[in-house]
Amino acid sequence: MAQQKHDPRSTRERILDAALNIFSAKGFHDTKLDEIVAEASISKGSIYFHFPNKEKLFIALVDQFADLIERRARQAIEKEAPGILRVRAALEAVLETFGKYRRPAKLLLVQAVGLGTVFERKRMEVTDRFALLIQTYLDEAVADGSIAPVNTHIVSHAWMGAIYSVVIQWVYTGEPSKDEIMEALLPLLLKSVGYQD
Amino acid sequence: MAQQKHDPRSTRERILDAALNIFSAKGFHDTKLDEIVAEASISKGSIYFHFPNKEKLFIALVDQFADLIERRARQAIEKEAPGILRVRAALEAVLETFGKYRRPAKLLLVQAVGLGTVFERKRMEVTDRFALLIQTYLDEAVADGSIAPVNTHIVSHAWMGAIYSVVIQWVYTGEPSKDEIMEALLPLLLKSVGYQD
DNA sequence: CTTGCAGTACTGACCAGTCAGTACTGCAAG
DNA sequence: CTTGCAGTACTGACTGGTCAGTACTGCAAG
Repeated sequence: MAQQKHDPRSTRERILDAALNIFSAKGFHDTKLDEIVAEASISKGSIYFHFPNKEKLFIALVDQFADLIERRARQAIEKEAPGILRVRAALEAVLETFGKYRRPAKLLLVQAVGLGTVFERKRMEVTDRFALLIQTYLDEAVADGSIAPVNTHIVSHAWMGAIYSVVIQWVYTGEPSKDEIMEALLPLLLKSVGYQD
Repeated sequence: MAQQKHDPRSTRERILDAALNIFSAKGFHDTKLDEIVAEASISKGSIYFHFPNKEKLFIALVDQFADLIERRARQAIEKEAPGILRVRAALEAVLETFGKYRRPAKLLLVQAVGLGTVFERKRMEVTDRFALLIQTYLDEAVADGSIAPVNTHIVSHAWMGAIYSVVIQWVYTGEPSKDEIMEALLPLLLKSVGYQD
């Protein structure tokens, strides 16, 4: 009866896709596994074949997207010479990537927050990962004199927060446009550490 | 049996207090009403006498704290002459208030996020409220020439995000200290719009 | 006695997770 | 080549614990 045994888009990927759609739209608790089952046209058992539980499925998505962002940022950074240019390149890469992937962005920035103790650690881990990335290159820029010394720990978290909330605003409303954001946010952040074009 | 009928701390307040403690620690979904009942030493029926449901109880807390922050900020602002001084005063007031009320801060900044569609609107409402407050006084500062023209809409959201994430970091880890934050964050934000002491 | 408030015991919807079963593939021994 | 057995991928009806919300009672003050 020609059951497609060899669906090229494997079941696992179908689950991840559907889960991403629904989790990012409705949040963790308001998403029923049965909705994912329907959206992915698979069975409930299938989810539990590929993932140990709902929580791990969610975290798999968070990790997947966090990895993507970090990879993009690092690639962009390594193309540039050390110093402030790298900071700028990283910012551009991150905004670009959030721009391209709105739904996972929302998952990471909104839906992964406030989920209680279990997820708290994960969120902190991801947040710190990005903050540290920023901090590394800020320190580099300070060291080579591109910018004046600052508390790079606080600055990196402040920058992340700034990026987060502007992106969230944009993810929800579509406004302001990505170009407007780049035009306004990039100089804002650079100026905040005393760097002018 | 001298049942305290006239507990000066009314039942309603006891409920709000206990709810704040537990909600801020464990988040909305991981908090059971029965825990609040135990913590407040009241009865479940009492909760449903004073609040229509769990959701409204949570939102009452969010509103209560959002109001407090806004009131403090406005008070601080009105003491200062129009212009950049007001922006500075507002920032100080907000940081001060978050500092004084760590638990409600966590409730507002963390636990109120990612709760699904119902709370999403509330969160946006609160966020926009603060962003607009910032924007108003930024516009004022631009108008009177304290700072150069900027996209105040984006700047206000970016600032809020910066404040949020530094405060969240601090709410969780206790680091960096409030003074460090004021020392580093305030100049950072002011510099970001081209203002120097 | 009645109304405003608080207490207790209960209910039932909900949904994450289970499990017995199906479908198909590959492969080794006779 | 075919039978039988083991492994993998998947299915979907079912279950059991949980917890928001309800029904009802108790009682003190006006």
